Amino acid sequence: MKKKQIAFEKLQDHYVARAEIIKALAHPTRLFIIDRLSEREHCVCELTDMIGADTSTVSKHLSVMKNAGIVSSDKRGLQVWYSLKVPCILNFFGCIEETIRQGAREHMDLAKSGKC
Amino acid sequence: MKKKQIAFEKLQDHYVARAEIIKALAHPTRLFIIDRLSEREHCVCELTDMIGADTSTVSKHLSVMKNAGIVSSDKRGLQVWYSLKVPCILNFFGCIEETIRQGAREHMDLAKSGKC
DNA sequence: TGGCTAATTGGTAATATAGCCAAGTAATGA
DNA sequence: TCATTACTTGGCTATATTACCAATTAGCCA
Repeated sequence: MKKKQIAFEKLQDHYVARAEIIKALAHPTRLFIIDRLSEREHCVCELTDMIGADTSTVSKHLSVMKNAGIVSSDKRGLQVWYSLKVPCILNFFGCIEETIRQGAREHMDLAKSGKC
Repeated sequence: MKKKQIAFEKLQDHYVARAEIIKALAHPTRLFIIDRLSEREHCVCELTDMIGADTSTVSKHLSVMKNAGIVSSDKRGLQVWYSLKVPCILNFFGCIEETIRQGAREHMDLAKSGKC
């Protein structure tokens, strides 16, 4: 078991790198932004209007995702246009949806069986 | 723009639900656990040995993932055996790896061009 | 140049997360 | 029944994240 622990330590860096990217996805507003960027690029002002938060808040969400390599930005005139750099992330959402549905189903089963 | 903001509010709950699941993935130790559970079920004691943290810490990581519907548990005798409930999550990791590689590549390009 | 708009950055307070230790629960078997 | 093992839960501190406001930067054009 000492051996296995060393195995974890060796892999640790890699899991940290993975977790960094996943953390950059783990916020409702950022998921909303990703969905919007999956359709077309948007400037910060458009996203800010849709979300209804402070510009600085939206800008910071975008910079978190940019640092993680999920989106890229392009300054054109006064505006900065963001686009989705890694569309394969969208495939993942299908799996998340499945997990949500599964959870809802089980919750209903529990309710039916009178356990909650 | 008011219209769009309302659209976000309506979807908000759904994005919160998605984010909950993704948050449950967003930790190096939990990613390690998912990889181990993708091979076979494990009891808490096995995972604790591999990870080298306190049992309570590992137990809490598992309960975060269980609440999110990612893993399921089965108590048999003294031990509790955990297994991966949503294997489709593994597909996602390919996309994360691609993002990591892409990031590394760009970093190298920057270094070559003398910009860092 | 000066004023305007779009976006980013710094500061700060509120909240959430992670880890360990200690205490509690549950199954087993002497 | 009592001790042991496996796990969970509560309590606590340290750290990270989020959101807003204020200040700053950058591009545009009169």
